[in-house]
Amino acid sequence: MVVSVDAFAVLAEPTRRRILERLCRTESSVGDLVDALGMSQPAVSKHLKVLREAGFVSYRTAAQQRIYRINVRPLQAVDDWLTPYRRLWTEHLDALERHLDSQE
Amino acid sequence: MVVSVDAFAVLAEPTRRRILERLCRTESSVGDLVDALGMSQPAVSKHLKVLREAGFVSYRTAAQQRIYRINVRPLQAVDDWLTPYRRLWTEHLDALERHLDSQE
DNA sequence: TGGCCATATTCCTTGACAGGCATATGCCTG
DNA sequence: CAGGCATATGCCTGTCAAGGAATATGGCCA
Repeated sequence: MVVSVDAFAVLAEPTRRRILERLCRTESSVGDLVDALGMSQPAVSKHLKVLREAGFVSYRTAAQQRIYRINVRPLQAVDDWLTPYRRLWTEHLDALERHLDSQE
Repeated sequence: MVVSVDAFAVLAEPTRRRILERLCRTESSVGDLVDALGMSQPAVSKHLKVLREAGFVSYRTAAQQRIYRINVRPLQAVDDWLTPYRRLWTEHLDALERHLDSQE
């Protein structure tokens, strides 16, 4: 799993996010995704390759099919990236709560 | 504030993330950012424009300077986007905890 | 093994975007 | 109001990624 690929660049592609949204709910073969996305099979395979190399998905083989599933690691990385920013709104919220408390 | 611009596409650019990381800690003028990033002033201004139009930053005017500050809304949107995925690891964690509990 | 099915890869074209340089705009001060 | 400082915009070029069509790979079954 190549980790050097930038998670945000991978997520910048709407189609790839749609793939993740689907795989979040259920595993899917490539054909399933092609049907769900209404896109050509090569296009889907190429997006899956990008997702794979960034660690977002992996697959198991079932006969001639490849069943793709989602991986959490890169998504956790995004979650971690948000950490320093979250205080921006939680602190604002705290300040607001204090303000409201002082009003009653 | 144009909200149609895709937050992930904006964050896909490493330089823009660096700008946000800095603005998370402190407001900065364009000149401050140019110094901090070691990049040409036009390049920085262009990134700021993208960030502005996506709602990530706004500015106030101080004499000839524009003091940029971070906005939380688009970051909250990313945080929200993660919501359905977070259960993937929290549930795994819960399952692990249950397993460990059953072992003792 | 030959042919078929599911998926991957290659080639090609097109469009978007980043950065540098030059230049325009806007605002302040003497 | 002239000159200068801070920032924005336009133009140009190189890079890169997405999608389509054609084709290659690899596993399954008769």
